[in-house]
Formats: sequence, structure tokens, C-alpha cells
Amino acid sequence: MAKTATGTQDQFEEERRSTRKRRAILDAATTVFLRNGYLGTSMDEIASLAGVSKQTVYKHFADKERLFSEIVAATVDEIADPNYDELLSLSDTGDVERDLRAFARRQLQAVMEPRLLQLRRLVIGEAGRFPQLGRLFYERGPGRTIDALATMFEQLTSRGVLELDDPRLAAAQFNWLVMSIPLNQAMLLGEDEPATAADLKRYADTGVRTFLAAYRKP
Amino acid sequence: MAKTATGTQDQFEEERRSTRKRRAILDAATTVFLRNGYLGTSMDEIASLAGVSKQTVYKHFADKERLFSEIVAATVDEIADPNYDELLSLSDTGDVERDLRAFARRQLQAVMEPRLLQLRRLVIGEAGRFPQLGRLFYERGPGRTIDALATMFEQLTSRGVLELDDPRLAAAQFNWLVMSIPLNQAMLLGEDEPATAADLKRYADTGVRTFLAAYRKP
Amino acid sequence: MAKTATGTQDQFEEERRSTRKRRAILDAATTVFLRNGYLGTSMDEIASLAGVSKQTVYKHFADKERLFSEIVAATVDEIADPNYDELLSLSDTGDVERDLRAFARRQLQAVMEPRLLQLRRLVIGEAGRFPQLGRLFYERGPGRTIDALATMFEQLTSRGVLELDDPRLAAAQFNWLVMSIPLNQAMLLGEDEPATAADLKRYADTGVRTFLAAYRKP
Amino acid sequence: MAKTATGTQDQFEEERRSTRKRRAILDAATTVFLRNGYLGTSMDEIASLAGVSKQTVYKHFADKERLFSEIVAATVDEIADPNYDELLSLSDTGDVERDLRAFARRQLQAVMEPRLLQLRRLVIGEAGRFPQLGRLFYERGPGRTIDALATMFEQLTSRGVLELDDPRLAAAQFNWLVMSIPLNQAMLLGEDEPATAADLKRYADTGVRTFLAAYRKP
DNA sequence: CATGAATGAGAATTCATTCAT
DNA sequence: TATGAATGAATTCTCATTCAT
Repeated sequence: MAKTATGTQDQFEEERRSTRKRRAILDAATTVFLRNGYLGTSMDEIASLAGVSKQTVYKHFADKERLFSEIVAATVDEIADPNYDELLSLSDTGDVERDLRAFARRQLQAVMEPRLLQLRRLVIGEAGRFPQLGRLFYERGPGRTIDALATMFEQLTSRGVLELDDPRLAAAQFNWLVMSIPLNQAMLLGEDEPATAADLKRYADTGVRTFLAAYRKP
Repeated sequence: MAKTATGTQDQFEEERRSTRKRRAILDAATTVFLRNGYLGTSMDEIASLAGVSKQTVYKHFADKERLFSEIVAATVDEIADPNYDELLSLSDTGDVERDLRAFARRQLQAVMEPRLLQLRRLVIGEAGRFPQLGRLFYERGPGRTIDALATMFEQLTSRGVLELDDPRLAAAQFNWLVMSIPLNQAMLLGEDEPATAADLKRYADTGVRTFLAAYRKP
Repeated sequence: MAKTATGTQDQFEEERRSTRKRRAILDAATTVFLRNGYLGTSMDEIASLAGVSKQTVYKHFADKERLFSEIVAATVDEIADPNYDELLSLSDTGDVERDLRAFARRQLQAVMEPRLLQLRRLVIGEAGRFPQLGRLFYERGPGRTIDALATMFEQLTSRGVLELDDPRLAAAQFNWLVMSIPLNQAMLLGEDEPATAADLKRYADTGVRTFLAAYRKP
Repeated sequence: MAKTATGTQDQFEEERRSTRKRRAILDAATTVFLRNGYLGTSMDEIASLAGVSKQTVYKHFADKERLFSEIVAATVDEIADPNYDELLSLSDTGDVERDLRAFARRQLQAVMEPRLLQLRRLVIGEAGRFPQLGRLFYERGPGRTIDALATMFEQLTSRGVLELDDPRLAAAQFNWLVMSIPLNQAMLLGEDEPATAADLKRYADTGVRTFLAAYRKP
């Protein structure tokens, strides 16, 4: 009986160890892939950073492509998930400008996370090799944000706060009005002189201002 | 005399041949790098597509990095140059909306050229390895467009057509209002279902409309 | 318990195997480098002679330079070590000539070992590329011998056997009086007609004779 | 007639140009081979340093081995020739020590010429690949010097100045007594801290002193 | 099950030598 | 005749993946 119990415990032990190793591999892979890209990363590098043997990596992930896809998907989810909830919780103080500002600032800050910027570069750079990852990124990222905004704008329109006839288009315009300037700079100019938090606030606020100047019901 | 002439001609011949080969290598490299990325491209591939020996490639370009940098710089220039002149030639019919639309449509179409989209992906994807190329792309691309727009908007403001206090900011907003939607889709969703010419027109026009709704002097 | 023991044994097994492979690589590298020089030797050659894959070579030695340095250093040590002890054990029979002869013969024979001759050629030939190896060879080889001789001569002088005022200089002269003739012939004329053991004895003996003719206290 | 004359002149012109190019190639090859060794030198390097095309190199020298052999032979001769005459002109002032000193100093200085040191390293390092070059170097270098010394010592013996029964052996001992210390240091320790002219004089003088202490007729 | 080794190929780069113009 | 290009192989080093222990 004791023996069986021990056996079971060992199994648990092992399962947990296996899970831990899987985690370590994923973390290592994420770090290295984000830094060096798909082709620039070797399985050796991942294994050694994860502190496991290469064989163990292959035990958990069939091949490099699969591992890459998984870490990208996981990183996309990891970053997108919490934000989505915040998104829905758009405050409603009666002051649209204030509410949209709060939203825009939060959103822009999230999008400008260094890790997410790196992921975006990676996904764009590998779009040829992994088209489905681009789609995934778009859907969980800009797509989702724009969807949520569209819903919000529809409500604000029916409440007579905004005046617009294509909520999805307006949502997309809002999104990029807020994000495009710093985002494109980050994509192309790198993060050597990154936008400061104050900069981001300014970009968010002026984006909101222009949006409302065009779409607020007079 | 005839002999001398022949000698000279031979020299010319050879010079032209050398130049032709160089051209062939650059073309091949551009094709392959754009398609497969920096690491995904082999010098063998380039040489064979150019129809020259690897040796000849190395005689013209010291190494892969140099060749890559050159083709990116050349492609950036090649695409940016003609557009810049058109940019300045913003027609002035007295109808701002019409003028800006024409400009926006032209610009958006240029930016959405498949070749340029590929180049943008490449530059973003290799930003880690070749930061100077990102900077180059930004300066010759979005940076230049925004500069030109800023100048134009300043003039329109002093002529009482627009009302804005930060021409550069307005220029950037205009630029991304027009481009962001299809550009981001292209970056992430690929070109399997590319935006049609009609789509682009719509994006350009609605971008202009929103911009003017916010910035046109009442 | 049995399991653990097996595990431990496996580990030992593997450790020993790894060590064995390392040894095989070093041996193969020594053979090939000594025969063909640094540039004349390919890593493929070493791997195949060692009976391991190239990968394994690179797992043990970061690159060709490192491998080369290691085998040279190891070979220098391997040859120098035992001799040095013998050196100090200069017999003292009261008959200086006899003692020095024994020493000279032993030393000359060691220096004229084919393997050491090859190493000397290699080190001299690569002195431009690997200056530190030349220094190493000198210090462990001639330098050490001369140091030991200097000490001995100092003692012999204070015992009134020799008469000299610069022991290091005398030591160097002794060393090269004994070695230079066959050594330089070996360096330049190769080993097609190598000096016989009898030749070496003669060179050692006449070297000693000349040395004593100059330095023995009358 | 004029035409023929011109033709002849052209031929002369061309012959001279060809000779000049040959010279340029030899010089370039000598420089590069001495610096980088046989395998470390490429035909491209030689051609470009000589300012001619590779084809021209091959027109003058069948292949790399031949070119190498020629430059080594030429350099050996170039250095050995003048010295040999000086050698024979051993002054005879009646003071053997003085005469031998003058000789030793001159000889040692010649041998320690950086160019000759490099050549010696090269020849030793390539002894495996080019045994005949080692032999050549020995014969034109140490061999010739020792021969000359042997003749001199024979005469000095018959004149009752020296007392020795094997002139060749004594000559070899003299030669290496004078040269070995700085020469071996140069071979193995390089020329970063080269022996000064004063050092060389000292080595020459003490070599002569020891030699005479052993061989001068009392 | 996990470690080191092996495989087999492919990368960039260089070379000696020959062709074609 | 002399130049640039081509050839064809070799070099160092790396990689993704698979065995064997």
C-alpha cells in the first residue's frame, strides 16, 4: 500500500517536473525567439537556456515550427487576455472625452510594452513563413480592440453622444489615431530612444481629441 | 588605330558587362531577400538566380550583410524617389478635400505596392540585426511624407483653410488616418486577400474626410 | 538501489566515454597538426581520424585555434615534464665530465625525439600566428633546461670544479654546444637521414669536451 | 623599314615590361609568403599586391608551388651571396681573437636580419612540404659558413694558432656558439623584444671567447 | 526518460586554377 | 596579352533532428 502510494506520489512528482520543464522550455524559447527571430534561434540555444537537454525539448514539442507557433500564440494570449477585460470596462462618467482618454492611454501603454513590440516585429517578419501567426496576432490584437471599440461607438451613437454611420471604420480610425505614431516609430526606429510615458499620454490624448473633433455630435 | 579602338571597345564592353552582372546580382538579391528574409536567403540562391558564380557575387559585394544593406537601401530609394516629387506637386484647385483626396489616394496606392509592403516587413523583421535600415526606411518613407504634409498644412493654415496648431502632429495623424487600416492589415494578414483598388480609395477618402472634419476651419 | 547504482554507473560510463572521445580527438589532432601544420589540417581530417563526428569535435573544442593551442601546449608539457625531473637528478660521481656527458646524452636524445622535432618545426612555423605558443615552447623547453644548468653550474663553481662568472650564459652555451649541430640539421634537412644514436652520443660528448676545455677550473 | 624598327622597339618595350612585372610579382610574393606562410598566402593577394592580374602571375609561374620555391631560392641567394665574400675576407691582423670577433659580429648581424629570420621560420615550417628548400637553405646558409670556417680553422691550426683535430666539428661549434642563443630566441620568442645590436655583439664576443678558451693553442 | 553523440546537410567564405574576351 | 568571370571544390562552423546508452 505504502509502495503504491509512493508510486503515485512519484508520478505526481514527475508530472509536475515535466510541467515545470515544459514551462522552462517555453520561457526560454520565448526569450530567444523574440530576441533573435525564428531562423536566428537554434534549438541548442533554447535547450541550454531552459536547462534541459535537446531531447527533452523534442519530447515536448514535435519540431521547431511547432514550438515557435506555440510560443507566439501563448505570448499573444498572455498579453491580450487581461487587456480585453479592461477594454470592456470602459468607464462611463458621462464625459466621453475623459472616458476615451482613459481607454486610449491604457491601450496605448499596453501596445507599447517592449515585449509586445518585439512580438509584433517577429510576427511581421515571419509573416511569409507563418501566415497564420499574423492572422492570430491581428485577431487577438488590433482586431479585438477594434471590435470592442465598434460596439462602444455604436452605443455612444445611439445615446446621441457620437455621430457616425460606420462604427467599425470609426473604431479602426480611433485605434490607429491613438497608436500609429509611436507604434510605427517603434517598429522602424527601434527602442533606443523609446517614447516616454508622457509622450504616450500625449499621443493618446491628441488622438482622442482629433477623433472627437470629427465624430462628436455637436 | 583600329586596334586601339577595339581595345577601347573591349574595355567598354567589359565595363558594361561588369555593370550588367552587378545589376543582375542586385536584382536577384532583392527578389530573394524580399521573399525569404535575411537569414532565409543563401548566397548560393542569389548567385544562381543572378546567373553568376558565387565568386562573382563576392567580388562585387564584400559579404552578405553588405549586399543586404545595399539592396534594402537601393529599394527604399527606388520606391521613395519618384513619389517624393509627386508629393510636392499637390494640386491646388481651391477645393482642399479634392486635393487631399488625390494626394491620399496616390500616396496610399504607392505605399501598398506589394514590393514596398514586402520591404517594410523585411525591414521591421530585421530591425534587430540592422537598425540603421529601419531608420533609413523611416526617414525616406513615413518621415518624408509627414514632413511634406506638415509644410503643406502650415501653408493651408496660414491661408485660412485649416485650423491647427501643430502641423507635424496633424501631418502624422493625416498620414496614418489614410494608411493605417490597410497597411496594418497587409502587414499582419498578408496579401492573400489584398485590398482592392476600390478599397484603397475608400480608405483614402474616409481618412481625408475624418481629417477635415477635425481640422477644416469652419 | 540497484537502479540508482546503474544510473550512477551509466553516468560514470558516459563520463568516461566523453573523456575517451576527448582523448581520441586530441590524439588525432596532434598527429595531423604535427604532420600537416595548422592551415594544412582540416577539422574534417581530425574528426575522421578520431572516429568521431565533426560536431563532437566542436562540442569539445570551441574552434580550430583553441584545439591547436591545446594540443601544442599538451604536447609541450607531455614531453617536457619527465625530462625536467631527470635533469635535476644530475648524478654526482665526482667526475664532472662523466656526469655532464650523461646529462648531455640524455638531454640531446630527448630533444631529438621525432615528435619533439616536429613540434618545434610546427611552433616555429606558426610563430607568426601563435606567438604565445613559441613562448610556451621556449619556456618549457630550452628555457627550463638552461635554468637548471645555470643552477648546476653555479654549484659546481662554488665547489671549485668550474670557473665561470655568468652561469646563465655558460648554461646556454653548454646547451647549444650539445644540441645545435644535430638540431639545426634536423630542422632544415629533415629526418630522411636522421642522426643515429651514435652520432648523438658523439655530439653530446664533444660538446661537453669543448665546454669543459673552456670552463673547467685548471 | 621604319615600321620594322618600331616593331623591334615595341618588342623591347614589351620585354622590359614583362621583366618588370616578373620582378613585381616576385617582390610581392616574397613579402606575402614571408609574412603569412605558404598556405596562408593566396595568389589573389600576390597578384593584387604586384598590381597585375592573376593570369599574369600564372603566365610567369606555373603554379603556386613553383612560385614559392622560386622566391625562397631567390631570397636565400640574395641574402647569402654578399656575405659569402665577406666571409672569405677574414682579416688577419695576427690577433686571432680580434679577427674572429670581427667575423662573428658580422656574421651574427647578418643572420639576425629580420628578413632572414622570417625566411628561416618559413623554411622550417614548410620543411614537410618542401624538403628541398630546407636543404637549399642549409647549404647556402649554415653549411656554407661552416665550410668556410673549417677551411680557416685548418689554416690557423697549421699555423699553430689553434689546436684541433676535427676542423669541421670545431667550425660548427664556433658557428652555433656565436649564433644559437639569439637565434633560438628569435625563432621561438619572436621579434617583439628583439636583441639589440649591443646584445648581438656580446653574444658574438662571448662565443668567440669560449671557443678560444677551448681551442687556442696554449 | 534524459544525456551526449551522431548524422547529414547546408551555411558563408575562400582558393587555385582555367576560360573567354 | 591581360583582364574579369567562372569553376569546382574545400574550409570552418552551425543546424535540426535522431540514436544509443
